Amino acid sequence: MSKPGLPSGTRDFGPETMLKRKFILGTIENVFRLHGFRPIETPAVENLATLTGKYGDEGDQLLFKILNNGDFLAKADEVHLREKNSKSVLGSISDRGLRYDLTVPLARFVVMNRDKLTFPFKRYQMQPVWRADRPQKGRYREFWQCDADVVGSNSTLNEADLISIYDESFTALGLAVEIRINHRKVFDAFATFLGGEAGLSRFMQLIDKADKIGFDGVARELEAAAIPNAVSLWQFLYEINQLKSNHTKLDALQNHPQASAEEMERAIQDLNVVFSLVKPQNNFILDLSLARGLSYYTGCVFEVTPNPNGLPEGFNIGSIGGGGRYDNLTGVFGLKDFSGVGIYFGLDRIYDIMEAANIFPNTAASDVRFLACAMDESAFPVAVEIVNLLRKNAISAEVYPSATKLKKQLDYANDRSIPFAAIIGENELKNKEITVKNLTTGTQSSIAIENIKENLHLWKF
RNA sequence: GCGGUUGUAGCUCAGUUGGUUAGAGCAUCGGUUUGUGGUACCGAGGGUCGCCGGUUCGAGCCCGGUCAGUCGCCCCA
Repeated sequence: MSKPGLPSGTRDFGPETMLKRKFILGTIENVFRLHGFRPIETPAVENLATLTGKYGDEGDQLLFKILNNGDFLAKADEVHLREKNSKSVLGSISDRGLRYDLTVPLARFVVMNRDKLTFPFKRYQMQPVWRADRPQKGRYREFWQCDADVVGSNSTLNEADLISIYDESFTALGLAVEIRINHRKVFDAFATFLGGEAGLSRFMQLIDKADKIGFDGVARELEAAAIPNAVSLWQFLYEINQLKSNHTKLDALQNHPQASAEEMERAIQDLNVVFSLVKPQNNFILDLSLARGLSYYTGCVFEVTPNPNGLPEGFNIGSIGGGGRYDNLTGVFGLKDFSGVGIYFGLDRIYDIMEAANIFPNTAASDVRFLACAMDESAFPVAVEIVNLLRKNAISAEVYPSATKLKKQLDYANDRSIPFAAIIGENELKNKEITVKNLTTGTQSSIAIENIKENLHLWKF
């Protein structure tokens, strides 16, 4: 017999952890619903053809592929197999893979169900995704994303609404964050100035690292990459980034002589709409160094990072959410002119941060409030009756299932963090009462069974 | 894909320049005469020292390989 283990990058979640994860999920879901988003779920397994080519070369590498069933080697492409070329033989031995995010499945879903959907289609989806990345702190091979997207509406009102969802969710969670926004067309406006598409995309890739390596680090890498005008543009954007207000930044942005007027105007117009419609409680910052890795964004892009105040020194696991607008969401599946805009929450990182900052409310990990301890089996009927009364009043309660030593029953209550224990034995039955012990303070008192109804408030949260 | 680092009991870790039968704390289970936990005391069980090979009279310790975890780089939630 071999010792059991888990594949690297995957985890079991015990009850205490799950209750906290459910607290996060429930909080976010509640906000999604308040904003009119409706749930969907899609399969963990997608056709490989649906997934490949959507995340770039690097993304394809990170896809978990599933071997075909049956005698897959017999059906494999013999030439590629003999060459031992994994990449080229893949097509003949694997038809399916695990989903990499929730956006591509959404695009597939919309294309396949376009006849049944009402547009704009507002959906949310909270499910695990898988990436064959090298695990490290804050990075897992199986993790959950919580997505909200609007498909089939060009209105910038949606961007504002999604920012509000971020703000309300993190406020409800008690986690202070910075919500940063930028617009893809700010960069597009400089495409020519940077010597075309190749220069532009390398430029975006490099300045996105600004929060990690700073102004000088980016400047050095831009110089090494030999992109025309890159350093001077970076300097321009960086200086605007230091300005205090978002509106001032927008004004300053219009002053660059080399920007394409049309695209810059569009970007500024969108951002102005968002800034005028939504006034978040969390920091909301126009960050011109924000580019985001995924290349399919075409309009606003968002990123959420935890406010470092309150976090342990040196605790840094990157962003906990992001998103943006993609004008051609469904194009790859043959449905043109469907614009989408969406955000996602990274559940696992939000959990890690809330745990590190110790900001889960006490109620998040609590479940049972009340344990009825029978000293003798003859006390079971009364114990069950009391517990049922509590449950009818929305207080979770249970009966310890055997009339063993009180020590053992209280040990159980203590281990489970159950705050109240009722002791029901010979004396209590005789006097038609129960003894209720507060396990936090250690005090206890007798309550007549007929008066329990009046005392329910004592045991609620 | 690249680099660093760590593998000893269920968990966290000790283990001397290589030397008899590998230890501790926590956890688990049992008991301390029958109704009071978190916070007393006594006791018990539990290890092929990740795996394979080498050096040596002798390896948990030294060397090589391998597997696994973990941290960082690329990239990302």
